[in-house]
Amino acid sequence: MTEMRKRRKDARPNEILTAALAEFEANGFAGTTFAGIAKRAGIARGTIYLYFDSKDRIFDALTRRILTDPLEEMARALEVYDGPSDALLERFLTHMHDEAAETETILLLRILVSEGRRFPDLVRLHHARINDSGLSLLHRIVHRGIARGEFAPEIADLDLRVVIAPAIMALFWQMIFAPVAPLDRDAILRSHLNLVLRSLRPAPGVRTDTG
Amino acid sequence: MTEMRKRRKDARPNEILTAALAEFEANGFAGTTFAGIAKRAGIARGTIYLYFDSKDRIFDALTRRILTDPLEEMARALEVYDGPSDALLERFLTHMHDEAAETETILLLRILVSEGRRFPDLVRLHHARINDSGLSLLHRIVHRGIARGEFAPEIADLDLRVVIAPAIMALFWQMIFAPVAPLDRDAILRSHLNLVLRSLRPAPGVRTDTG
DNA sequence: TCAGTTAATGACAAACATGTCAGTAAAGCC
DNA sequence: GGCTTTACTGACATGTTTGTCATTAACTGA
Repeated sequence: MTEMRKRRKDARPNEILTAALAEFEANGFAGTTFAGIAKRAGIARGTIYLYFDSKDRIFDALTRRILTDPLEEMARALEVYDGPSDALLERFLTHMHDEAAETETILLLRILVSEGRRFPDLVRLHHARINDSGLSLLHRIVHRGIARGEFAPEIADLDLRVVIAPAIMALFWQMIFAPVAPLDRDAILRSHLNLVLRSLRPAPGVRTDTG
Repeated sequence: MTEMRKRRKDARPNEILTAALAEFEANGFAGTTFAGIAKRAGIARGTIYLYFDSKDRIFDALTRRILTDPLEEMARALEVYDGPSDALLERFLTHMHDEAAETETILLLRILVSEGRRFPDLVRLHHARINDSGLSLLHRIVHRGIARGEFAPEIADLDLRVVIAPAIMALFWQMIFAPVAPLDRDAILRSHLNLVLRSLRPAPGVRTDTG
């Protein structure tokens, strides 16, 4: 074995996390070993200990790296938007489906499902994120639509999780069945929009429209 | 240690599987050990090897045990049913939510998510089941509704997975967030029915009703 | 009741994972 | 170039899990 040692103090942690990500994905949390991560990262097993004390620490750092705040931009867009609410909702839901297709989103969810009980903080964090960015934004869109007479007032007390549910369903479907029967993303998105927009539209008789 | 050995050739396999189920649930697949299963089952570790060669075999037998065919009864009910389709759909979706709340369903899904890649046969099996019993039944209900003028014809080309999506969403929500924020099952079911039934109803102008 | 059968056990060897640390070599500095 | 620093390595000691098997004890039936 030729020794091709490299010193890369800055880059190492990220290289290790990237390798760990692949290993977690392949073997699950408990099934992942330091040896496996090291091999994939192309370094010695001992090197990992220079940067991370334990598997838990690696896991923690990894989930932090994946976290992003993708909806902020859309929240800002909402402030100045002036068009019809259904187009706005459509944009929101399309964004949700895009998110759901990201491999990192899928990995994170997979981890939440399989290891969540070992990491309650992580679960709490994500719950807060979903409520703060996702659902509250959707709430504003829906109520904007009701106020403008574009959505039926009766839907005000709908639990809005059912409105994004098809995107969640698509995410898990892909997560589980992708190798057997990959989803037609576009078809699902269209069905989703169709279902939801039909449902939210006000009954034709009762127009409170300002238009 | 008092030796309280029991001989129970017939009952053992099931006892082992039950213990394994609890261990898988607690520690995941890779995190589960023969020692853990044996301890929980109250037997010696060696005994397990009399019935199962490996962890994979245990897992396989376990998933087979969990499998049931819960929708057959409903399919039969559909044959003779003569009432309105929305009530029928409501019954179907309610059943889905009940299913989703079963701890065994949750465990099975958790396993599919975290270990599915290691067990492609299991994934295929479940995919077939979902299509055969779940979606095809829903398909029949929806088309019955369209034929009777109770549902809008436009929804015929909807991907029906979006119709059950809220139940799936509820399942995964519980799976991940139950400790942080348990779902109000009833509220979700009501929102689900509300969303879907509003959407499926035909536009009031275009009644094709036979009523 | 005793001999035969076999389910069940737990000690054992082998395989594997973890965390440590003395030593090695790559980079920085004069 | 030679000296210092330190990122990196891999062998070691320790602990855990696996699979085997000789032994044990619970049932069986004549």
